[in-house]
Amino acid sequence: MDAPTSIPTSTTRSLRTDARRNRERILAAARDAFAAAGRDVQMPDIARAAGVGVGTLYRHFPAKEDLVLALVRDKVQATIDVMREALTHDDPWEAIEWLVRENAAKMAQSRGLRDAMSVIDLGDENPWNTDEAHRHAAAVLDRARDASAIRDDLTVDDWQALMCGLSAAIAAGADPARQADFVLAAVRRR
Amino acid sequence: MDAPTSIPTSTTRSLRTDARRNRERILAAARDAFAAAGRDVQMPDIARAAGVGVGTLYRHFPAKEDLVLALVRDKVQATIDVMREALTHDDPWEAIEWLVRENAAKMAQSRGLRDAMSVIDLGDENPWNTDEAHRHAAAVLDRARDASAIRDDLTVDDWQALMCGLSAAIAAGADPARQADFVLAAVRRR
DNA sequence: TAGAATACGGAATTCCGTTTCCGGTTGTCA
DNA sequence: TGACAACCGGAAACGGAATTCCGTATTCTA
Repeated sequence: MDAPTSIPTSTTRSLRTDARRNRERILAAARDAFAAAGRDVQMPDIARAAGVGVGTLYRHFPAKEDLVLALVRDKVQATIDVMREALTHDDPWEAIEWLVRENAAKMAQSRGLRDAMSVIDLGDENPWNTDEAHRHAAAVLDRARDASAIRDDLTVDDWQALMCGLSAAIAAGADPARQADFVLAAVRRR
Repeated sequence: MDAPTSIPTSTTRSLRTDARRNRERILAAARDAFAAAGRDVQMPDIARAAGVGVGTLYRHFPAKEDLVLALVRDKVQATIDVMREALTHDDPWEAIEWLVRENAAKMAQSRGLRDAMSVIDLGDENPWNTDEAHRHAAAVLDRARDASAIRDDLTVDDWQALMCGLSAAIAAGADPARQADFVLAAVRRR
């Protein structure tokens, strides 16, 4: 458990090339598998899909939970990117609209994302409670609030809870576009 | 509960009194257990809490799924009762308000209800798709719609999806009252 | 290119919740 | 009250998914 040969970076201990490649493959296969079947996918199946043995899978991710976490982090990052893109819209309200609809559409596509959302335990430490995620949500929200586009008591926590609900409704089979409308109606300033 | 001795109904084959008692105990224990820990509770734990052996538990409910279903049916019934009570409110919008807040409060109490809601697979046959449940929801909604209190394109399916989302958000730790507000804002006529 | 370090595959094992089984108990009815 | 059926308890078998283990293969460094 330490530095044997050459100067490994504290965070990125240089992996052997095949190891790095396999890690990527596993992540990709897991992403697909989770998108299709949610948390229920089995480790051996993921390994097979990645063209890798279970042993290898477990060397990279000591427990299933670790793999899930890695994927959730990806999803969080993707969500952050969407928020960042929302900020490029000139109109603050349009940004919100686009953001909600985009999220709804993405949720409809990936069961993995929905499962990822359900990891949320507001107020607890969870992958969504990143400073970065919080900051971006605040940016979109603040701008809309300043423009009097949304109710002015809407917090980032409220937002996360709404996204969580949105995800659940969509998971239940509701029409994503329609649910997005409801969320928009809920946050819009009356 | 009812007539103990004799007169077995076609549906209710008369159980021996101890059997009936145990059945009730199991249901009660399961309700508590699910409320506290969701679907993850284990059958032996439920049996223990009910002061009963696993064998007995399984005689009454051949599989865990059957037990869950029995509880879900209870929840559906409870929800129907709430809707019925909502109808006693004179003002159609007040009825909706009360209904949403009441549901939110109930959901906050029981994680079991949340899991029950998540059984939903809209459009599929599920415990929530009862004629009775549908009819009651329609009654409350129609009345509010006729009074122009809610958006006039709101369907019973929409309503179920919203309740589902509400439940998820609350389960994630959101403030029930606040989430109820959002739902109300979403359905209210602008 | 040799040798050491690192990584690999996948059968075997562990783990754990569900379900079965059956000797013993209790309620019911004549 | 006695006889019988219905019911009970809980140890143990089962099933299936997660995880470990270790002999072999690949990569890296000199």
